[in-house]
Amino acid sequence: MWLFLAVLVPTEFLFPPPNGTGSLLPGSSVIQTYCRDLASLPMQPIRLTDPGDPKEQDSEEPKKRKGGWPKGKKRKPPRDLAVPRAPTTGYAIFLNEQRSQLRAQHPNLPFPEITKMLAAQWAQLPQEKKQRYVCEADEDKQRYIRELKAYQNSEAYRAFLRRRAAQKVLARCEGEKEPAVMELSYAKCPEAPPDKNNPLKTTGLYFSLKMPSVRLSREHLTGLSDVQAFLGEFEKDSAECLKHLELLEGEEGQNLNKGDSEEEAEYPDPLLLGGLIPEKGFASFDLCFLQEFIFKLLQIKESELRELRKTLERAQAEQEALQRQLLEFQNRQQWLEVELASLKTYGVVLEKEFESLNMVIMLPHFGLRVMDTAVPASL
DNA sequence: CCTTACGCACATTTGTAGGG
DNA sequence: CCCTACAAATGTGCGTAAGG
Repeated sequence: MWLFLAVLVPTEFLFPPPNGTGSLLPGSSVIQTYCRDLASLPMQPIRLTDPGDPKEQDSEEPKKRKGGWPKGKKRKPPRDLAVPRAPTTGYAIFLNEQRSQLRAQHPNLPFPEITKMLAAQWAQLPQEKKQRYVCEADEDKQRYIRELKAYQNSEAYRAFLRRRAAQKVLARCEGEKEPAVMELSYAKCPEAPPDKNNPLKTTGLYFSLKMPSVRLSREHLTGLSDVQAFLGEFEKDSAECLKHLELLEGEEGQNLNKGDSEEEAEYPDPLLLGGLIPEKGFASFDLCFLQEFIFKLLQIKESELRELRKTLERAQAEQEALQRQLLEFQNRQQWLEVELASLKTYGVVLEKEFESLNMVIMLPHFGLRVMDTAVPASL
């Protein structure tokens, strides 16, 4: 290519004159001039670096440690009124003490100005005078520690921790924007060297598992381990089939005189038995078959999931029916209890009437008569 | 909300150790 | 080697007081 260009394209075009030094001598003298110019340049160490590498860009300055809170991110304030008041600092005690005096001296001074003046005074205050306020702040700090310990042992604090944990879980669920399903895919990697020991690398194909960014649930992990276990078993089976094929090919040359039908009957192809018909020279680890297996495995998992959902729906319906039945029985029980109570009351009344009737029957035996106390109508 | 200095709590990053 | 757990470091938010 370069030879072709050198023949067709003028030399001046390929090697332009340096710094406008006029026309160039034809042929090899131009190259010699360039070589001299290059040789006259001061030698400088050449660093083979990647300009896109952030490590190279920041290598000179001392790397500032990243971390901390991202700018603009707001925290949710705790709304618990049972939380003890935060300790007052020595500076705050100093402010309270001096503010009233300063306001008396400068009644027209705005509040922020007084604060600024007191801040300046605090900055210039000697350490021994600051010590008094620091001691008072320490006492308040001890008060805060006591109240905080009491609060942390209270049910209110435990409730707060539970609420916060629930809020975290909720925020994590709401922040999940990526699909919650596991995507299994493969892509061709043209630069991957062939590896006979690893069938996955043989044809330059690699597999990728695209997982959601949230922490993997147990179900996700189980599904992933299933796929990994399947891949391991498939690799093992493929290696065994490959060995068997090689054995068959080796014996094929020795048994040329034997009939093909006899040989097939003696060594049935395991791939044919498994429903896979490999092409000549393309063993069982053909990734099309692997892909098909994986997709079938995913289909099986999806059908299992559908069945589980149906079972869950049936169980929920049964639970609802049982709850309705339970409610009905409870209502029936209450009604029966009310009826029983009224019957008991009626029984007591009947018993009293029976006793009074017995008394009436017994009166003649004692020579007594029942007097009609009703007032005659004629009166 | 303004203003101040200070201290604490907390989220995030980074480094490290240990297990599989 | 990768992942997890933990500690340390770092930066940020917020409370504390006061009155208008």
